[in-house]
Amino acid sequence: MGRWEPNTRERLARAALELFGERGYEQTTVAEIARRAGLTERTYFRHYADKREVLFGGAEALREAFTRAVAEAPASAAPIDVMAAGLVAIAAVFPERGTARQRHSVVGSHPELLERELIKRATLAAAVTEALRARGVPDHAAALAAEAGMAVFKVGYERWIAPAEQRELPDLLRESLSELKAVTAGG
Amino acid sequence: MGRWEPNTRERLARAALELFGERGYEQTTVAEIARRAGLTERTYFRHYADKREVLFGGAEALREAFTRAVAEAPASAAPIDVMAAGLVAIAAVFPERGTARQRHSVVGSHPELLERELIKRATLAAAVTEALRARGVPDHAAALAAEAGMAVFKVGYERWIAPAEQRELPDLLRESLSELKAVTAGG
DNA sequence: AGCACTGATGTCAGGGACTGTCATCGCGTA
DNA sequence: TACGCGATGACAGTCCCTGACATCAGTGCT
Repeated sequence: MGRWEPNTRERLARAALELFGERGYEQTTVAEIARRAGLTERTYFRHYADKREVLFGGAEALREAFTRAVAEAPASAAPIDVMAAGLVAIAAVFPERGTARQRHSVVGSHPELLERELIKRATLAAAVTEALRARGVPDHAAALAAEAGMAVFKVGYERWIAPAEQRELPDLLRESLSELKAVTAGG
Repeated sequence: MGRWEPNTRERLARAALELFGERGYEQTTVAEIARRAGLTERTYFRHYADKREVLFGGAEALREAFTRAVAEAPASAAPIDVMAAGLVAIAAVFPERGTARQRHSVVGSHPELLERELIKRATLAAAVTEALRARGVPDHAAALAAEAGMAVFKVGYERWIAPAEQRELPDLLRESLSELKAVTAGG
């Protein structure tokens, strides 16, 4: 192997992130992304299902880290603590804060990209629900714990990439979790 | 007014729901939807921003009912109980169960439609967060309560439209809420 | 060497979503 | 009557995305 430049997918992803940042998502065509990566539009669509997917290549690793942490948590742990373990495990596979901020800025700039982000999160929630069920957690409790975990993740993650924030992601996730507990105990 | 048939938007929505149910979302073109409603494709896009939006016309009424209930809840109520009031208020603006099942079946049949459903829910969550903040709930607590409320809504709603289910939506929402409380108190 | 085979890419044609622009037409109003 | 307004139609065009076929370097077999 090696007739063409290697790392085709990564080159496309980098080109896309650059162009989306330079001119915006709508003002960038798939043909331009492919050209910057030294490829053709047709080849782009052989690596990514659509124009948005190029920004979401890491979702699979995220799912794997989360569900593995859930599966490996001690059998005695309560569902919400299993969630906590999964959240901390997620933090390990994230890029550095600057990259996360750049990507988050692009994704937040266009509703189509937000939609994709949301369905990735929902897919993750479904996988976590399944992992919890596999531990014996009842159906509805598993679903609610997973959704609540996504809420904690969202809040903690957004705090992590906020401009002035200094603390690290695991700490912020733990803090958001205890805030959720306080809120839901309030009634 | 009255030079053309009235209720253009509703005719388009009905035609779309029919066609999506008959042949599926992908196998239906916007031109076909417009033709069944006695209009042209160009006119469709003057009433709905894209092919998916025609299924989500009720989102605005939902947001209004929810945020009004939140705003009108007694000042002494805890955030999570305010959420409960909002959830019950939502139930009032829903169509009958059969229609909801039909629409849910179409939306669930294609990822693009699921994406749109998710961003509508996220928009609703943001509006509820804002309504809670307006009541004096701290930022993060408001966001977490809103997200948790969406989780409760999702679980309760899906239970409501499940094939064998007999109970009514408000009861199922209340039940899901108490289950969430039980889960988050478990750690 | 000669050969077929494989796999990633290029090329081309085309459908369908969506937009900009201008024309049309019935109605209200001066 | 003349004029403007507002919803719609007609038409051209861009871009997203797909199917079909050709190309071409490497691999293994003979």
